[in-house]
Amino acid sequence: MPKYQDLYQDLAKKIREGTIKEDTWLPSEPQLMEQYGTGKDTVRKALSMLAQDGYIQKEHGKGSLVLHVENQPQLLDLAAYPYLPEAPGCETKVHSVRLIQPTGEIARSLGYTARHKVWKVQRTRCIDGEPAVLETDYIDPTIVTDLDMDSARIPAWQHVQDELGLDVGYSRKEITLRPASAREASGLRLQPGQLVVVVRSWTSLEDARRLEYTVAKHHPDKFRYTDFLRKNKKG
Amino acid sequence: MPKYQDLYQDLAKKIREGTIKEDTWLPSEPQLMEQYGTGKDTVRKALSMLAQDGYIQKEHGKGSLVLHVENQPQLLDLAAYPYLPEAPGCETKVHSVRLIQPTGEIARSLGYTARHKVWKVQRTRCIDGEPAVLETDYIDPTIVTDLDMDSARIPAWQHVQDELGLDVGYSRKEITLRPASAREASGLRLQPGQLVVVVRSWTSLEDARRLEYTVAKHHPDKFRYTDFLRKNKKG
DNA sequence: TAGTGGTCTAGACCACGTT
DNA sequence: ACGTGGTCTAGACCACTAC
Repeated sequence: MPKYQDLYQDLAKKIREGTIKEDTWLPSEPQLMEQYGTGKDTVRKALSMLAQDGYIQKEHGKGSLVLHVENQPQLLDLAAYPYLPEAPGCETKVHSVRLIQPTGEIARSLGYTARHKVWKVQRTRCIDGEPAVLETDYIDPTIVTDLDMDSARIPAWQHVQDELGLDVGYSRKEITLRPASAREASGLRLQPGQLVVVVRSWTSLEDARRLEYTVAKHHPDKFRYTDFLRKNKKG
Repeated sequence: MPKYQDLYQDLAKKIREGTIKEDTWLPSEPQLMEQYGTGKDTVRKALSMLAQDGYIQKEHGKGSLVLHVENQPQLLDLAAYPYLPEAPGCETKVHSVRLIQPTGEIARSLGYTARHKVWKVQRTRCIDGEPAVLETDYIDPTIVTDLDMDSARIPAWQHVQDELGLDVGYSRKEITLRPASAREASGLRLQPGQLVVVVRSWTSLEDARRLEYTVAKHHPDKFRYTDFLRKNKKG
């Protein structure tokens, strides 16, 4: 592991656990250089990452201020998944895992030109026994060759990371709303015509190969999404 | 402007405009160093920012691949504002601008302990004449001292940037749903009890002073939110 | 082997905030 | 004047991808 990651991990952990308290100043860059026996750029890279993730605010001429991180989106680390509370009462049911011939929209979403088949996975995620999310997942079978009802319980990007040792690169996400179909209404125990939150996400590997396209229909009462944005001066 | 920002601007513009086409490789880092007459770290910083914003994917041993940027969230640059299409038909009405005594929630959201008053601004944003968003904005009057119906048409963070020369640092955002109140239903032309999308955002300046707290109620049919996330290896 | 990006260092210089 | 973070460079060395 690179040194800057060590430093990031160490500081992030201390901030999350409260060993380093919010509204205090981190040690200065020269101090951190000495404490961790490293060069300036290494320290600065770690601090940039902490700032990017909302742990600190760097202030020119003053130092690095520790921010309030409670309820901050930890899911940034997951990077690729629709928000879902990791509550103890959370449960996942896989309904089907099949290889299908993709429609135009799905093929486009996975960047297909050839007529490959794709994995189609359907799941329900429940919170405290109540259905909260209906997910349909389309996965490139040239990347994930084997898939069964059990291994499909975890998201494909996690599978790819843990089992295949590949790394997820980036993910684009879109949130919209529309009325529930009869099927969705019954699956989520809603009145027909009630709104569901549709979260589409496109996830790619580090080498830019498209891995999966997910459409998740969330129960409106159980949906919550948080985001941390940093303004970069770009002119 | 720093050199790396120049480089970022230049490349981002060329990618957006198609001068540099998607699915091609950027010039290599040494080539960019020579083209722009700069050092390696400067080039690398610009490329990191492009990667962070979804313009490119860096691939070890190969180069920097240009990604598909159409429909990518340009709003990352705005950083602090609920999504709203910048369509030509977009219009903003300011209903009221007042100094009020904040309630507990509002005071907490702005980080207040003292009993200052705060600005309260109410707006409606319309698309093609149809009301799309009802906004309530709470602004720290020690930062924005003067505010009238006209200057309140633009978001406070923009005001602060353009008029006061201060810079926005970061912003936290939360998206949830709840049934519309009678007032909201009539303002957005919804049936009472229909769902509205509630986007809360907390925006701070570069020196970590809290600037504004916004609660925006979006019409569900007109709501769309996109996000680009990058997986950082952090252990 | 050659070219690419990734990590790390040492040091110069600048800009900001405080004393 | 001093300490802080911000920019930039030059160069060493490593790791990955190609041929």
